[in-house]
Amino acid sequence: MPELPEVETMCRGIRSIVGREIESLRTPRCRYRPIIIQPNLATIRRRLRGQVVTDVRRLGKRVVLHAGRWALILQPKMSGLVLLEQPPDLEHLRLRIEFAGPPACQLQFWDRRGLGTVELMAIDEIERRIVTGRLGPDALEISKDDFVQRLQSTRRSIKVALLDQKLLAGVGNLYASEMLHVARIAPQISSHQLSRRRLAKLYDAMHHILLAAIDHEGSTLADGTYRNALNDPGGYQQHHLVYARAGLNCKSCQRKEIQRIVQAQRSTFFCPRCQK
DNA sequence: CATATGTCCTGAGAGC
DNA sequence: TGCTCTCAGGACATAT
Repeated sequence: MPELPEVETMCRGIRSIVGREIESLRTPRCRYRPIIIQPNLATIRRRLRGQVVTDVRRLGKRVVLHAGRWALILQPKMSGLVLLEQPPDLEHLRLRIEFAGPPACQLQFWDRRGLGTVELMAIDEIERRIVTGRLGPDALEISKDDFVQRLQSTRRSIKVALLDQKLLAGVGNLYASEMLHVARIAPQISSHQLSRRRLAKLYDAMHHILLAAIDHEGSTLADGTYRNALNDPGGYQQHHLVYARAGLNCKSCQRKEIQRIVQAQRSTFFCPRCQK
């Protein structure tokens, strides 16, 4: 479930590897099917060994490490973590990168469900291979005008539109429900029907929520999976107003129960009284 | 072209 | 207790 705030927290948490030299890359023994690593481990090793990490940045929901002319792109998808500390267990550890000391230091990609991916490409290929046709403007960088225009360009429901990464990059299932609640917009409304005024309110809610979630280092749900780079849970789940609160009283109006509906095979949570 | 659906994967929890 | 079933959802491939 890592979305923009969780991936941003991962990136900030591993900034200390900038300036470090990559010594080795390993895929530890793992009892499950290997995750997708492109082009292949031997090639990645050959290209990265001895290179110094020059930048760590977020690209939508991906973590991007720069080293020499190369970019190593980690995509956590549902359950991936990027850790400097020991992972929760070794059997789901997918990749370990060791940096030359002193002091010794390692970065680990741990992924319980194994849907995550690791990909190496030249930095100047990122635009063509990842961004073009796949990623819209970042949710924290897009202008209000562009946000309004893009959301009014589709007839899908506003909730489903918010999840489309080529419309807007970074928002996922959890924060989409939260921002619609704060903006008091019903998730089923067709995106193109929303007025500029209401979408402007959604834009403000989006910024407010994403920044607050980053401040709290993301959301760790009941399954406890998400952790920051030091293996500590996030804290923003305590501020959720609707997500995973079906049947509980709405924190905003105190008068209606939060409802759960399914849109595009994803759960959506909302208050039928606050969001019309 | 836009939009909808199926698929990948493992672990947790429900129900019997 | 141990089995089967369902669900969680990011992003891509394929279908409509």
